[in-house]
Amino acid sequence: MSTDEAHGQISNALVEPPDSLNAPPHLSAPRELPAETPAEAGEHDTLKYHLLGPSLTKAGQDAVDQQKVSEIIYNASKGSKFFNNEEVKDRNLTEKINRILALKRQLERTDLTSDLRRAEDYILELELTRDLTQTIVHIDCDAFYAAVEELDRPELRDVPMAVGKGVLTTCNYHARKFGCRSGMAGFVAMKLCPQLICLPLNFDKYNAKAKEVRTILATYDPRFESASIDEAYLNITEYCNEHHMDPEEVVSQLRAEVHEKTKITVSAGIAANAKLAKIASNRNKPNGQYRIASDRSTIMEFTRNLPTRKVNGVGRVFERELDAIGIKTCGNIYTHRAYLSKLFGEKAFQFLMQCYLGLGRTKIQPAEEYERKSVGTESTFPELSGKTELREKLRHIAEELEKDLERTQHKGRTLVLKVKLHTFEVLTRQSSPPKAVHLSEDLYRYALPMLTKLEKEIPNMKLRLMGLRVTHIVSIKKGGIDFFGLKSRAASSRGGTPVPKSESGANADDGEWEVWPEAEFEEAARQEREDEMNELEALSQEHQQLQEQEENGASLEAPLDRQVRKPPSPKIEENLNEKEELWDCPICSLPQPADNKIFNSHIDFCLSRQTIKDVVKSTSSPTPTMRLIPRPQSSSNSMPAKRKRGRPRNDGVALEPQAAKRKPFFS
DNA sequence: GCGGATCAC
DNA sequence: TATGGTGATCCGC
Repeated sequence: MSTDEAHGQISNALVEPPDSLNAPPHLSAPRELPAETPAEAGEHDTLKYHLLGPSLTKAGQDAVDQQKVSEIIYNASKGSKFFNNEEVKDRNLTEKINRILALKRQLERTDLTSDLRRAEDYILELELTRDLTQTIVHIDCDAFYAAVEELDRPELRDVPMAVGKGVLTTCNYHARKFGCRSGMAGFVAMKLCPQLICLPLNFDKYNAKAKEVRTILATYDPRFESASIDEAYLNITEYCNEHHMDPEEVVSQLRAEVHEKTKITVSAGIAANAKLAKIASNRNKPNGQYRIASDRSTIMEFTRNLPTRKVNGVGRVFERELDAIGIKTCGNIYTHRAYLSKLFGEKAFQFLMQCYLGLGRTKIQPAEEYERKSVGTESTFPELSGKTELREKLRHIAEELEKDLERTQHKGRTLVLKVKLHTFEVLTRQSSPPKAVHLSEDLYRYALPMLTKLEKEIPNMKLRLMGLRVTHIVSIKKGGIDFFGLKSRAASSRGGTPVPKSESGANADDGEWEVWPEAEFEEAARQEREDEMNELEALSQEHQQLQEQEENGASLEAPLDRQVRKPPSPKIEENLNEKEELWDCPICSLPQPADNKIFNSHIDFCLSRQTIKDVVKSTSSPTPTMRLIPRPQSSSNSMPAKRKRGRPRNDGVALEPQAAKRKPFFS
């Protein structure tokens, strides 16, 4: 394989037919704007698109004339400080994208063979983790706050209405027809829809209603996961089995029951994992459901034409960056696999590969089981300046934070001060007090130096927001003992220290699997392993063939691929011979090279053999009696030195108004 | 570890 | 007149 060949194939692969399907208008083809130069037109277009806000294109806004809406928002915003800041951010992003494009052109002139090989290996590794045995449901209440308000005031059902002052938190579907959406400034929304009725927020009411909904969800999956006040994930695998019902029947029934008992309509997505279920729940919104069948080809077909923006974790910025290099859909990702890691980083690469393959977590668990990592508070106010005024504000914020820390029973070892200047520019400063803090006096005392330092850096500092947050938190639950009589989790071991092998499988905190095969089946298991190895080979071949069919430039890519692709098992054996120290695999008991990455790959491989079997059979096989449930995020660095990836949780008390955020990658 | 940035809701 | 709050994660340095 010569450099030229690799270069030629990659380049050719990048030439794609114009694909404006579902793409944001300005991102696909340049429009005619007579009064402006093309450069200006392009810039304004990206800015206008950005101004449409973050919630666009996630759900359908099809009936709205986005062009017109965009103009109104643009004109309403033009000249404001907010707008100017957005303009700055937009320019910076454009520059960043230009750097990405330059880097891409440079990479295309180099030999990408080994990068392509790495990507291929990773795809195969991921393929091994595919678990199609679970039925995951994502439940999403339709325009939740607005719907709750309509219950109290039915006359609002027929008029455009929004909840939230200053900024809309949500709005009903009448308002959406005018282009109103959550996150939009109130006065902009009024420009779009002068008759819009705005109601103040009433969290107590929403929380009470959310509780009613959750009570019903719990009867379908007692371990369901609240993702936010109005969203939840359920694993209904067991429910389906026990009631001998189809997933779609179950979800129809669930939705009917929720509607009947709470008068709230919900949309639902049904799929093999949380990521797909989430996307699916947007498909037939409002008051609908959509199922993505749990077989590989259906999933690959689904992601092929799926706009990247539909995926949780791809926002306005990442969408633009991906679009710039020619990726509009998850299917497009494959073409660019060789250099994604170098363009966007390793994490983004792994995330994108999972998007392409339609992979996601299958582990659903109560939100309380996720470990909180910080507690903070912030607030916006009319422009403020002056030493005493700012100190007064800081004092107040510190008092607020103390309350939150008391409520959640935490102290923090690190203190983060956040300010937003009157220009909307955001700055943060952090420091580590000599001890963990939670009292407002201490919070204030240790935050003040950061504030005064900022005042020196920025003469005549004018603020519109101030916030305080503690990280590296420690739990101060009474006696340091929690309900299970275990030592407080927040204080338990963390960081990069590798967990000794003997403990790694018994760590209840990580709950990697639910069933462990008994030793007595060893001989039978050994035989099975051989069979499965063969099946794996078959799958590898099938994957290769499918890729070639799915890719437009398949004929050009094929020769390269055939040389590069190979199943991971030989690689592991190669390395096995080179190393002296060996670790025993806890699953197959065979010695493995004492290398974190290789060892992890091997364990992933072992864990997913059952999954592979299911894939290969690809028929609806009954659940095996001894089923291994693979870890949801099977990345190469996950086994011995697993990085803790906590998720936000709801505190026991009145639910967080806007809780539970999703991490950008690896959801 | 720090500060900026992105993302979800 | 005028664009949110809470929490998480990733990247470059």
